[in-house]
Amino acid sequence: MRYSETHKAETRAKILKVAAAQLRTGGPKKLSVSEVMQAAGLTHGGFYAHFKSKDALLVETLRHSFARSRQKAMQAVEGLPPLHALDAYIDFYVSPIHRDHPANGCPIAALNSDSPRQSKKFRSAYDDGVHGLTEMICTLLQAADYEEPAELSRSILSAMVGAISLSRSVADKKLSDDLLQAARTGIKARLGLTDAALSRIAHER
Amino acid sequence: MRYSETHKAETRAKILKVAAAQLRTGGPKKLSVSEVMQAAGLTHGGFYAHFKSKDALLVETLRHSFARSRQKAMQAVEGLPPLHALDAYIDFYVSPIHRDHPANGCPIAALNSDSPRQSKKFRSAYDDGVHGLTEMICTLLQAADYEEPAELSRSILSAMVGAISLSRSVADKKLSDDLLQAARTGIKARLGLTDAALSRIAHER
DNA sequence: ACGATTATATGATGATTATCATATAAAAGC
DNA sequence: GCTTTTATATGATAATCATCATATAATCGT
Repeated sequence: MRYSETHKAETRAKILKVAAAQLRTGGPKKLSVSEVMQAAGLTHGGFYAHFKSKDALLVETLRHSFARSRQKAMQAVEGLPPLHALDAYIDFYVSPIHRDHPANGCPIAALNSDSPRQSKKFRSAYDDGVHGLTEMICTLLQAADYEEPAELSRSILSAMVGAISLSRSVADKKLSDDLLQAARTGIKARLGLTDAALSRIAHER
Repeated sequence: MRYSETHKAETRAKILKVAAAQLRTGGPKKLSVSEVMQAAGLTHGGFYAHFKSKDALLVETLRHSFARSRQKAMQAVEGLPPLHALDAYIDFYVSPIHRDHPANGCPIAALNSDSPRQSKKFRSAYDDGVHGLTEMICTLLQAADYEEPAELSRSILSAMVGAISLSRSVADKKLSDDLLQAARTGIKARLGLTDAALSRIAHER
């Protein structure tokens, strides 16, 4: 069949979208080509017209997820003054919403223990994503005049990833809530992001 | 064959030991019954004389790993005064050695993104392990007279887990080193564990 | 030494899965 | 409308894997 010019591209995009959710919820090993295709409304055979292999799909899916994730983060802090942007970003990342929706959350939090078991190309895409995130956080920190923003950004990312990963990994709801909240409080404390500090800044202008 | 009384128990222990390493390096999905048995010097068929199912093995393996991990942690801080114990524990956990040897490291760091995909029993064992660790850290904090030790212990655990998981997950060695070091520095900074503070305590007595 | 016991081995089964060769059919261009 | 192109479907293959029924053989108690 000869479809409209955009048809193949649309199908491909749909496969990627479906795969992006499956990758982050079930991990690379559980993502199955047939299941992805079925969820995209197709049958398994056509898959190889779109991707060279399952691994190629994984890599593209990961890059796609990082890009989307980044977009959403930017939106969350858009237009806010530096300290508030930082505060909003932490609230955005270290939140029950993020914890409860791995399917469209940060790939790092969803896949960190899978990454070491993946292909070189996958891990390279993963590294790019981590770099991107540290740089984004670093920019926020710089704007807010923190010292050693690069090192601090790495430490913050590490703490945020730990917060989501750990709180997702426990089954007990209360324990999860406690872990998440403690982690958020801790991160903010380290940055001196108290309510007092935030409102003081707001009034200074 | 009727072996010595302890023989079956020994074999079982060997299976568990082998499985413990495979679980933490490859994750639950990659651990294969045949591979485990082969690594234990046996053939696949005999497995079910020792464990009811693969999942049963996973659960027992996880508990075993948590117990061993805990032992090692206790050893690392044994006999040290409170603040130094805390400092030593952080150095022990957030270390390149730990990062580079997932096979006998903390199960939380190795399996956090796998946990949500596992059976109820597995997750329950996992939760027990997390509880155990927070309590251990809480005890250390209490001994060193920190305020809100319970909440603080959760925040510290979260940051430590993030540090190891994230630094393991990136392929780039330098990025990994930077992430790990930044995280360790950050955690200590939050606890006021500067060299100055540590030696001051040491001299006070 | 011998028979009973039982830990481990052999081999089979069915399920799942990635991959690919080939078939089908849709629509674009003439 | 008919041919050509090509996106998707069907179906096959081979690999991996958990599970289990049955066979084998080791040694303990006698």
